[in-house]
Amino acid sequence: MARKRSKHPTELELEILKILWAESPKTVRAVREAMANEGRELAHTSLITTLNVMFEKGFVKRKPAKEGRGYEFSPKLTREAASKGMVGDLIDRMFEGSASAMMLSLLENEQLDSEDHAALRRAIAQHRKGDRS
Amino acid sequence: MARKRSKHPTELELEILKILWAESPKTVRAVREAMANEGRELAHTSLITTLNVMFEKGFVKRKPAKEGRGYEFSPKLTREAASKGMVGDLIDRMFEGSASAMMLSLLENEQLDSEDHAALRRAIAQHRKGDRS
DNA sequence: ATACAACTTCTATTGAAATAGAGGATACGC
DNA sequence: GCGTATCCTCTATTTCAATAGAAGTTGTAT
Repeated sequence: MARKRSKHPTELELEILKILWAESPKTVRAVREAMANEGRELAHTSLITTLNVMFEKGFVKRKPAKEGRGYEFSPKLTREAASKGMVGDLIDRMFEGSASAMMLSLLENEQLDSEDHAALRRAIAQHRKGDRS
Repeated sequence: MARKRSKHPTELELEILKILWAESPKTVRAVREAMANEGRELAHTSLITTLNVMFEKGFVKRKPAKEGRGYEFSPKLTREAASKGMVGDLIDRMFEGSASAMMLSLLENEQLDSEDHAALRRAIAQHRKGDRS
């Protein structure tokens, strides 16, 4: 058995999604230009191939451009859904499904300044209000 | 250009590492049995192939078994380093390098009960003590 | 109507990941 | 000392990811 297609966006797919999340719909050319502006140069055909794969996977939508030929692409997967999926997957794989274990690890390992800490405490307080356990 | 070997353990590699983190050193056979106990059956040769790849990547160490033939494998990558690497990578890819953005997203999206919240608040308080910003 | 530019589809290449078989090496029992 | 069971190395297969060229299609200007 070889490996199956990831349910989550791959590296390149994520870069493309970020472009589309920032602004959409976009034609292939516009996506390509936006990527070039960020130093990521890719042949036109490579981008199309990837966008088509993403279309098959349901990560993007496409519709004929009103202006001229070709397609316009928009994200179908939202940023929230993508991050939820990817983070959730990592929690399952690395932390046996425990989100709080991951958060504790984050606290240990990442550099958070006191502003981050304050924001987190506010967010926790916020969430405790809606907590009925 | 095809894609390069991931710096982080793949799915299968991570499963193997988990076995070794739980107890090591272990012979191939012992690893295989431990995996079978968790419902993950893999041919002996497949496991060896994978362990060798992991050896090349520096994820595991190996030394000749004192008892009989063959090798004994131990993790070289620690659980902490692996999780830090994988989480850090996801933070970079998905949250533009902001650990606090990921934590806020976790708070939004994952089910944390009030015990988790309490543990988190304690951990944050703990960290603020060592914070000099 | 037709050429041209632009856009797409099809096909191909390279390497990684997952998986496993064939065959060579080797320790152990007797 | 020799066969047998065991273990490793090498090789192979399949699918996916990343990348891009060749060739076909189609809209637009003139």
